[in-house]
Amino acid sequence: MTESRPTIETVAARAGVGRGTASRVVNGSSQVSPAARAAVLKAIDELGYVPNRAARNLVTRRTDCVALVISEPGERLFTEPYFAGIVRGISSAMAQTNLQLWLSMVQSPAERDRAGHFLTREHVDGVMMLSQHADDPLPAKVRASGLPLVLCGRPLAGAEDIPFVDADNAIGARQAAQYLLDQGRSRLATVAGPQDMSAGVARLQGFRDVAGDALVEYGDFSEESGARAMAALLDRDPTLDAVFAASDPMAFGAMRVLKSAGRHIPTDVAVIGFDGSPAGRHTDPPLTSVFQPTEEMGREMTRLLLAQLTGNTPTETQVIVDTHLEHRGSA
Amino acid sequence: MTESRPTIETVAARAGVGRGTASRVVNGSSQVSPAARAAVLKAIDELGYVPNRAARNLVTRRTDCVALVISEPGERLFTEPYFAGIVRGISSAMAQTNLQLWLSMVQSPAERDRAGHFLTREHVDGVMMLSQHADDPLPAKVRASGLPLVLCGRPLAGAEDIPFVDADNAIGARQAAQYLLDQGRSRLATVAGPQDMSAGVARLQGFRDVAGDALVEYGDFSEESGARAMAALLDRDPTLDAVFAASDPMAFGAMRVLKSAGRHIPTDVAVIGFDGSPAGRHTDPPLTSVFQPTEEMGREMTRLLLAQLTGNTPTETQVIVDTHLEHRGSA
DNA sequence: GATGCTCTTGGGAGCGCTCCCAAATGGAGT
DNA sequence: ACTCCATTTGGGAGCGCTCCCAAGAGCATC
Repeated sequence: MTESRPTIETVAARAGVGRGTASRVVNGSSQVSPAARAAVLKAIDELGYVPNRAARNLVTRRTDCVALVISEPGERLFTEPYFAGIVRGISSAMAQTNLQLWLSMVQSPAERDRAGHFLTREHVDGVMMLSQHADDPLPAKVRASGLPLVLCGRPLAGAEDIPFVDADNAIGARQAAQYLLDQGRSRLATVAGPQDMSAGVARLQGFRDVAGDALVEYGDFSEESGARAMAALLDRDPTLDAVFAASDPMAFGAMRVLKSAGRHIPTDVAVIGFDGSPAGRHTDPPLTSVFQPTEEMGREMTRLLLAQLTGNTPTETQVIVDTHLEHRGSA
Repeated sequence: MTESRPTIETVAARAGVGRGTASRVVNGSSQVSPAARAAVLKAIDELGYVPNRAARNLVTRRTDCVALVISEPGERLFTEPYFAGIVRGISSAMAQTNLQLWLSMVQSPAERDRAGHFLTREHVDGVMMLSQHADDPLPAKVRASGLPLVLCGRPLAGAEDIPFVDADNAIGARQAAQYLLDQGRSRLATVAGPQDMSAGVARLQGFRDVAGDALVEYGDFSEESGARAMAALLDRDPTLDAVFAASDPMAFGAMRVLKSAGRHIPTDVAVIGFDGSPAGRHTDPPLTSVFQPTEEMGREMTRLLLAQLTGNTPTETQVIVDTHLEHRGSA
């Protein structure tokens, strides 16, 4: 406020070296004599020098910022363990770097436009995106601008070349279906996810691979949609004895409807969700669910992005992480 | 990449005006003739000009970034509706401004040091903090540096002058206790929150105001701690007939323990939580809880910060939002 | 026609940094 | 003593922008 912060020139003067040498020390160049380095470090310490980020960015043409864009309207955002885990994973991986994470939550078309406007080299070095739908123009736009990009979830048609991290949705869904069959269930149904998201498609496909053409109703991963879909399923087949929901919140909704329809879980109807969320431990009965390692996914996303940023490794373009069935009491 | 982005000089040349005039248009100054403004806007549009943020920041000495710092280790982070709601509120309020939100999750002392290093005028114009504990040195440090700061949750001793937003924790807790008494419960107990956080202190105080010196065990707001505390409470008084937990996750843990100890909820023991979280709708029975409007709190935090940033209004220093008891089935 | 005013304009200066070139240094080889 | 090379160093240039000053333009008044 009153006294302005020291600049690198101040540091150089105090250390008795030139600006260039001071800069080299700050940036960890090896081309500096030990004596000069020590003097500069001492000056930095004494002055409490912090490099001016704007000035550095101006000349290096980097921002040291990456954006995390979450395109999801309404309550799903962050209430679901899916988001929470990924954000935690990203954040902890990012803490190891000198990058800053900036968070952009897109809840409406207007906000999407605004976000798109900011997703340029002027503002960020790279972008990570969560929860994109098929009709979301943002990934293609970012990709076209040449900005490094990593998605969470396999991109749908038209964007297959974008690097991404995903859980093995199909296998997870297959395991769930197989388990239900192994338990002697014969009338399977599923509350599928939205078919404009690859996770929704893959989980349904995996389920069908094993369960054949079971009854299907669609939801949007939210609890309410799960309840609605479950009601419709019961309507279509009151004798169904097993349900696979493509997300835990949908499974919660389904369980609520099943119980109020007088079905006992798991005796009358077995229920399996997808996420393996902690919240599933408090339902009655606790929800058996396909676990996906969200934190690991977040870390992997960061790793893929970093690889693109440094650009020295032949970049992997996809990472698929394992899922497994977490047995609790609902199936 | 190949062709460099247009600068304001390019725009000015194309519009046939000087750099100064172009800059004035970009920054919305009124001291520009309509003709010049139109020409510049046309050039901007044709060239797809986007101002270079670093260059602007360098000279204005602002960053147009504010930090959201969340100091919370482990799983609580984001899995709780508390965080989710506040972040959503902040994000939606921020979308109305030209500020960028940058997210810093502090999960260890090392990360806190790193965060503290970045929370300077060099990097951000203001700071919002969530979930601070009494021993967290960050708020005082940021405050001392003169950076605009808003906390979520009334600060504990030594930092009362920092602007904050909080729910009316004491009143909410009182309502819960009163309701339990009104139901004819006589042997009340509480799973209190951490006493190094103001929410923990205030909720316990409010509860005691009404319930007198009921049985108290402490948790850290997490589910596991709630389960542990509940076990201890049952141990101390097997005949207790009502429990107030200072957070929903602790209430979940408490319910789990109560049920496995053979207690029926709410017949044998009534349970009330604090948060009013959606997850409380899926427990068995659904959790009665003190609702706090987290999204609104996030929006209010943003408003308080903005007021400090623009500095033209005599800044409010605190906002207390209402809580109310949300009746579901556990009490 | 000269004067004074307001509104608008162009462009120099400079923000703090990194990049890079050229100069200085010092040691080894002749 | 001289050359040659590698290492280290200082500082000019310039990144793209805003700030601000001085000058120009336009108009009314004397």
